[in-house]
Amino acid sequence: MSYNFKAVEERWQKVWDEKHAFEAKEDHTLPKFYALVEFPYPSGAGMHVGHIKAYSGLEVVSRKKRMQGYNVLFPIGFDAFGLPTENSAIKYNTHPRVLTDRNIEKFTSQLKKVGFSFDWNRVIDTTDENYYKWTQWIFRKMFDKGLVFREKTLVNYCPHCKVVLSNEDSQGGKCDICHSDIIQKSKEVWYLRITEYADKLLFGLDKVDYLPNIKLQQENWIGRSEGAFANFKLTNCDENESLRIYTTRCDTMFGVTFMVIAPEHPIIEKYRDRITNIADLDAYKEACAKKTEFERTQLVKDKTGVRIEGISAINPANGKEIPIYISDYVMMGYGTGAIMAVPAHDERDYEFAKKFGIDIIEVISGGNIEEAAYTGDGEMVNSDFLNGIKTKKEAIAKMLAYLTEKGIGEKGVQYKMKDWAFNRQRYWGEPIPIIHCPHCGMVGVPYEELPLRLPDMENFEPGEGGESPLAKVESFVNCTCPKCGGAAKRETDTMPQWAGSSWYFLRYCDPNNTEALASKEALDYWMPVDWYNGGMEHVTRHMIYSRFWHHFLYDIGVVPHDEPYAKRTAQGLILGPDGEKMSKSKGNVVDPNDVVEEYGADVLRVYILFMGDYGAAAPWSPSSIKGCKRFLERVEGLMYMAKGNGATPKLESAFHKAIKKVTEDIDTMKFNTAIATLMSLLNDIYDAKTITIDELKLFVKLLCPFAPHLAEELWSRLGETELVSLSSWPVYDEAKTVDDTVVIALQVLGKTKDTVEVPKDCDEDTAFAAAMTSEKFASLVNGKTIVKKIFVKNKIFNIIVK
RNA sequence: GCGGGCGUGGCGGAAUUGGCAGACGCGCCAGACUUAGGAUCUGGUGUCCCCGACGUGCAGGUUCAAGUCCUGUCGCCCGCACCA
Repeated sequence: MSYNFKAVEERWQKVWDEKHAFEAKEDHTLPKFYALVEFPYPSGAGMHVGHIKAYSGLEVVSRKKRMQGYNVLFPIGFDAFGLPTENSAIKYNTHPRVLTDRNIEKFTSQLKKVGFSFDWNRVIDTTDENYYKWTQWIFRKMFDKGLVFREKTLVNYCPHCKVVLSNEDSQGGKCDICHSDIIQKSKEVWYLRITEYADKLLFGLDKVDYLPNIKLQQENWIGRSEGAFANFKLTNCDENESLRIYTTRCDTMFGVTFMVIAPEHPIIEKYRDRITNIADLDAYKEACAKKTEFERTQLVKDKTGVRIEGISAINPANGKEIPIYISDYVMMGYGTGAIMAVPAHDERDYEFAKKFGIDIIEVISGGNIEEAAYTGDGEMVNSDFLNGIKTKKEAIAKMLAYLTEKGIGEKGVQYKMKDWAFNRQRYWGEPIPIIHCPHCGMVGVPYEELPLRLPDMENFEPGEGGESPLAKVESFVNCTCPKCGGAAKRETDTMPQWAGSSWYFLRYCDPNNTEALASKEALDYWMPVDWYNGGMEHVTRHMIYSRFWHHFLYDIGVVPHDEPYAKRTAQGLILGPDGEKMSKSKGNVVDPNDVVEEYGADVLRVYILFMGDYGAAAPWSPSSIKGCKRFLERVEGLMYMAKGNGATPKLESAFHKAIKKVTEDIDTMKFNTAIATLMSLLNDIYDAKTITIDELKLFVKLLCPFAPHLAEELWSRLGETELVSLSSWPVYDEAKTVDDTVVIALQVLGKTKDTVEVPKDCDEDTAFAAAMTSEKFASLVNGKTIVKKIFVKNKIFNIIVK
């Protein structure tokens, strides 16, 4: 083997660096292509093979687009604020700045060793004050527009990390960072009013090209539902007091036989003295508060609750008095925290009514309410003016009109999505640029004072009460109010991890701008992102958040489009050799650096893309990677075979077919079959035992996006002085991708018996004549009655005989 | 429970969207070259009762023709989870 991949790869990486080969051009007249990958969190552990897969997809697309003449922006950066770094800072008593710089350096060197064609001139770091200045600037703009508020609520709190977590960061009752159980804690926290953008985020999905499952996940996350609000009058309460509910099924209102409110519903406190069993309610409430998220989800089947004695409600549809219960199957956080219960037509209400012996009144016929709730469609019964209506849609419309006319309800929309809890009580994050003034209230830090820098400190331990370490820095906390000039205190919370990544793709367009987050010209030219690829785990959080920020920036005229990402795809996981998800505890982690050391970056890249469907999970195979190594070595071997110019007749059509297939497969992310095509073409060349220098150059170009180091090496050995990475992508001649003859299958009664070569596009008679030259086929047909002949051009000839 | 996806050789995976199932690679078998082979090259490799038949989780159906479409069923994976 004369191919020293280590020396070759180092050499070309150096040349790319020196020539600034992959930097995006400032010429805005060129057609542009903006490819975005999710920038990494620079952890101390270094890169994972998952990172390589995540970047390799658009790396190949970008390299091909560049060769096709596009001005490509393929940037990289570091999302470097966050808890793991801060926790190591505490553990090793080293400043997070030092650790972050060290980790970024490590990641940079690893990324360069893989040969990614990133634009190294536009690297961003979210912890750089020139970057987070603009994160703070966007926050301030949101504050000005009333999208920022503070509220005391029960929050998800991680006792281990000592931080408040958003709903998104505490799914399943576990902390997203340390996986310990989260608890509910009452605290005043910052919120961003993302719910105000719920409809824009939902309807914006209509105009973007995301994979269907990505769109669906976002739709479910936003969780829009259309229904009605209605007010139920209360007895033994103040005049006009009513309980407001939200329902999607106002058509069933005549079937309401009780109401249920969340245990925390404020009406209980308001009428404490009129409720005769307040002690029972308090006891139930306390029991609910003690339940962990886990217990609540496990006890789904078993409904519990307590009837409120002393006050009751009036069903506005029929004037009947109905009981009110408290139960934890109704959540304070959705709708109004109160529901009208229709046991005949709702499974949960049915279960509750059965347990508490409450009346069940059928209002939609078609089911058997003796046995179960009926949730299907049917004719309305027992419903006064709705009787006889046969569709849900019509009944809802009529009831809505009634509620509106009587002034007891109206149409309404609800979302599952909650406002975004936007804070952390930790050091290593963007300081929230707000000042608390005893006279003026909350005042934004003046724009000209941004960035509001993180103060230097030595001890980053969070306070026991969950307050930020910044609270200990008096010089940071004490300040003057920008409005009245009086003594004031600075906010000490920092922003959550998601802040910096909510707009980073804008900064890449113009990373050094000191006057704006990016210039208008740069944004006009580069945005929107043409293709964004990343992990499925980010499609509901990072993507929803960043789309929200981008819609906001559009509304205030900072960016030229509402949707930031024109297209979004996702790569699948790389599993360990055992087929399990890679994890340190299972000991099945593959370190990309080891692979680069043993096989080189080209082999690593080719193997990762060859493993299988890019969007699907696939296990790492230590032996399969050898096939990719052999492939590249055999490609190198072509150097000793190539001679002459022009096209080899035997190979010409194979080359044109391969150019077509590889070009198309890259655009549709079918990298595995693109590589398989190159392998097949290579086999054809070895079978032919000949290849011209022109053809080898063509092969090298096709290989370049996948194995760029080897491609550059061969290109230069073939006498070229420019980079193949910056050469032109081959084009194929459609006419040369088709052969003059085709092999068709000969079938009798639908079973393939033989094949025969016929002229391309020949007619049925010609094909039949050719078919009869097959002895096997002819013997099965002769002497039989031909019932039917089925001929599909260039595909099959099928004959039905008796 | 609801939503989405997937079941194809010993393994990873292909299949122009209804038209020769198993491309490409791994592994395996045989041979060559070798002092040696976890290197390289050549040939073979779905299964079986091997001139034939059977084969894409299972059972049916539509069709000249089904991995692909329809009905039912089993298994696995991923989201959301009492959303009113």
